[in-house]
Parts: sequence; C-alpha cells; structure tokens
Amino acid sequence: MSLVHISTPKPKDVTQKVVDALALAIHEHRLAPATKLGEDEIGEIYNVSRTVVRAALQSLAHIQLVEIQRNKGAFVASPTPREAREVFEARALLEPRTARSAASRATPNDIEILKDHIAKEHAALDAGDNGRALNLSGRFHIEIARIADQDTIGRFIETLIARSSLVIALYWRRESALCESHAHHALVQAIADGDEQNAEELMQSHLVDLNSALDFRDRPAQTLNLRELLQATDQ
Amino acid sequence: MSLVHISTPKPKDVTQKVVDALALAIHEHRLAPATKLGEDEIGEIYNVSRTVVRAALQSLAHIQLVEIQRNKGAFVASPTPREAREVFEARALLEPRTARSAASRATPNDIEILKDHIAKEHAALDAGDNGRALNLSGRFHIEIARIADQDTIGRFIETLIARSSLVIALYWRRESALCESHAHHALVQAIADGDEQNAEELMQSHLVDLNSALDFRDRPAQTLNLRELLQATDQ
DNA sequence: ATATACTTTATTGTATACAATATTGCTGCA
DNA sequence: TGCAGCAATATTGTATACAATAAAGTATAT
Repeated sequence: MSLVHISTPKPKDVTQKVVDALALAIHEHRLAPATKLGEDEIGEIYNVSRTVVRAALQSLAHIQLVEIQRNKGAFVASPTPREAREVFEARALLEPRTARSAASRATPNDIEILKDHIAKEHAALDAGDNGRALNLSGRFHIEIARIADQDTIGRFIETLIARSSLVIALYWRRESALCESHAHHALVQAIADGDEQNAEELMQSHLVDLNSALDFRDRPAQTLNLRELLQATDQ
Repeated sequence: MSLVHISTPKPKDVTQKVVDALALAIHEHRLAPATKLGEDEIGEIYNVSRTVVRAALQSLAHIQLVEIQRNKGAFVASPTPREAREVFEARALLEPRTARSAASRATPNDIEILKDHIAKEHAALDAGDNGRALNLSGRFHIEIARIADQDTIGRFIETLIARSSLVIALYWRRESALCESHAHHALVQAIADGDEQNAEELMQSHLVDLNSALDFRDRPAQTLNLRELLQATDQ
C-alpha cells in the first residue's frame, strides 16, 4: 500500500500541452498573425486526435490568441489597430496598480525570480533570439502579477500580455530599439525596496514607452483578412 | 442568384445555445454552486452529444462559471471568500473608469436601452422573480461597458459580473435589501447628462455598496466540496 | 462488525466515423 | 477568354465507440 504517492510522474494533460506549444510558437513569432491552423495538420504534428486539437484551439480562442470562424477554421489572431490600442489601454489600467501591490508583498525569493528573468532576457537578446526575449519580457510582467497575489486581475493581465505579442508582431516600429531591460531593472529595484509609489509610476511610464514604440496607423493585416472583408459577413 | 441573403433563419450554433442556457441557469441561481454537471445528463436534457456538452462546459470553465476537475467532471463554480473579494476588487478597478467613458459616448438610444433595463428589473422585482432581477442587474452593468465601447475591458467586466452571480449566491447577507434600483437610476442620469465625473463616482460608490452587502467571512461552501478537501489533491 | 482487497459500475478522456459545409476544379457555353 | 453552374475534394461540426480512471459495491478475513 503506497501511501506516499508524491510526485506524480505523468500529470499528462495532452490538451494543455498542445495549448502551450501553440501559444509559445505564437509568442515567439514563429506563427504569424492570420496563419491558418488546420485541425488535421496540428493533430498530425503533435500526434493527437482532432478532439484535443479542437479543445486546444477553443482554449486559445478564448484568450483571443486565435480566432475561430464557423465552418472555416482557426487562425492566429490578427488584432486590428483598434484592438491593439485597447490591449495597451487595459494594461495601463491594470498593471501599475498591480506593480504597486507587488512592491508591498514581494519576498526576497520573488526578487530573485524577477532578476533571473531579466538575466535570461538579456541572454536571449545577446544571442539574437528576439522571439525568446520577447516571450521572457512578457513573462516578467506576468510574474509581477503573480507576486501581487491577485489571481483574478492576474489572469486578465496574462491574456493581455499574450495578445501584446501579436500586437508587437504587427505594429512594432523597427526604428525604436528594444530598451526594456533598463525599465525592468528599475522596476525590480523599486519592488525590492517596497517602494509602492515608485513601482506604480515606473510601470506606468514603462507601458507608455512600450506604447510609443508602436505605430497603430492603418495596417489592415495580411492577405487572408482581405478575403474576409470582401465576403458578406452574414450573421 | 440571391444576393440579398439577409436574416439567416438558422444561425444554429448548438454549443453556444447550451452555454447560454447553463449560464442563465447559474445566473438566476437555479443551479447552485458546486452542483455536479454530468456530461450525459446535460446532453440528454438538450438533446446534443457529449461533444458539444464538453465544449460548452470548457467554455464556461474559461470564464470560471464552472470548474472542471480532471477525471472528476464539471461543477458549478463555488468561489472562495478570497476569490469573491478579488472579483469585486477587480470590478472596482475597471467599472468606474468604464462608466466615465460611457458618459462621454452615450447616445440617446443608449439611454433608452439603459432605462429599459431598469424598468424590466423593477418588473422582475415586483413579480418576486429575484433570479431574473439579479440577472438583469448584471446585464445593466454589461450594457454600460458596451456603451463605453471598450471591447477588451468589456469582456473582462462580463466575466466578473458572471462570477458576481455566484458570489452573491454564496455571500449575500439577507439583512440588506436589494436597493440597487436607485443607484442604477442615478447612474443613468449622470450618463445621460454626459457628466463623466459623476458617473465615475456613482459607479464607484455603487460597487462599494454592493460590496458592503456581502459577508465574506468563512463559508467553505456546500457538501460536495467537503469531500474534495478530504482527498489528497495530488498534483 | 469493521476494515481491506477485489469486482463491478459509472463517468470522463480520447479517437474515430459520419454528416454538413465550404473550397476548389472542371466543363460547357457565350 | 471569361464566367456560370455543377462535380469533386477538403475541412469542419457532430455523434458515437472505445479506453482510462474514479466511484461504488461486495465478499472475506480478522
């Protein structure tokens, strides 16, 4: 009778694996916005049935990383300029408050985790792996939400950051450099010091900086969406 | 060649119908928190296969109206006191700003819609149909988010209001009367007047009132969850 | 009589099969 | 050539079948 059934070797949740794999590919810009995600195709790639692929795609559709059109299939989402703006407006509303809360609660261990994130981000940048750097940068923000210990708002922030990947893929203006590292560093310092006011303000200005590095003018997105616009969207 | 293919008679999205039916039942408190939602059972009720039931349940799980436990099934969610508190904290963060925005954009038609909501709410209360009144009250808030024309934040608010139904079902203290009608009326007036500041403040105090009518002390929830607590949550 | 191991039943997880819809390619005609 | 209509193909929507897991029941031994 094995009472100590610790450390389950196989938590296997196949659907979640597919979700994570696809989300990572999108975050790292390996899957471009508007890319068709055929069910059979994905099923063959991960050796799972369409049942689990469909569940995974629905999951991703809920956080608006993919868009599902009935009888047409799933596509990597392609946020309009308006949606892109809204994503950053929402972040500006939620994240400064969250950073403040994180500053009031962070433990030394939390600070270590944040510093570790920054280090990895630097490493990825030096290695020229921009996709990975971007993903780590996003996870840095998610980590702050976790430290703030607000699960509900944290979930919202997670979805916003996920969508931010797509926004950046579509609207990033290459002229501006990826100067986030410095901002992140200062933020960690404020959180480590428990300086709530400073943490909130730094997060706010960081988001303003990010926003100003985006160019939301026009850009109706890629090829596929053109077709959408032409055919009647009957109901 | 029929070009004018307006008004599709059958938009039939079976899954969405099941989602709506279950969500309504939860919102109107006909399905209590922690109620088991068996797949076969629901499938027979709505005459659909388990496939669509599962899709519907996953959808509801995403907005945290139901909780899915692997190999155990789906249950109507039963927010803990902490989750309940977070829901209202998040609403306090998002909705006042949204009300302000609504005040700056509302059209005469929008005002009509809001007044209509209030009238229906009154009617439901008079008829003693508290479930319906509660549901309408929630939809009033959602309508304001729609008027504010912020889709992203609006979605967040929708999920928060959905969860609020569960919170109210669990933590409402019966001593306090359902005095929302007056608050809603004042809110509509401010929005109609385009008085942004007032709309924001009224929404804020309205949420404070709601919050004070809740009692988050203890309440580990109903029967079923007791069983949960006893068995090891391995992984 | 209680507890433990085993057996049986019920329920969920996954895969496959069939139906419905959309897309593509072809044929014929102007 | 270019377009309309039909046929063929591919893809998604839904139902069902099978596998895996959990829950419930039963028998036996102490």
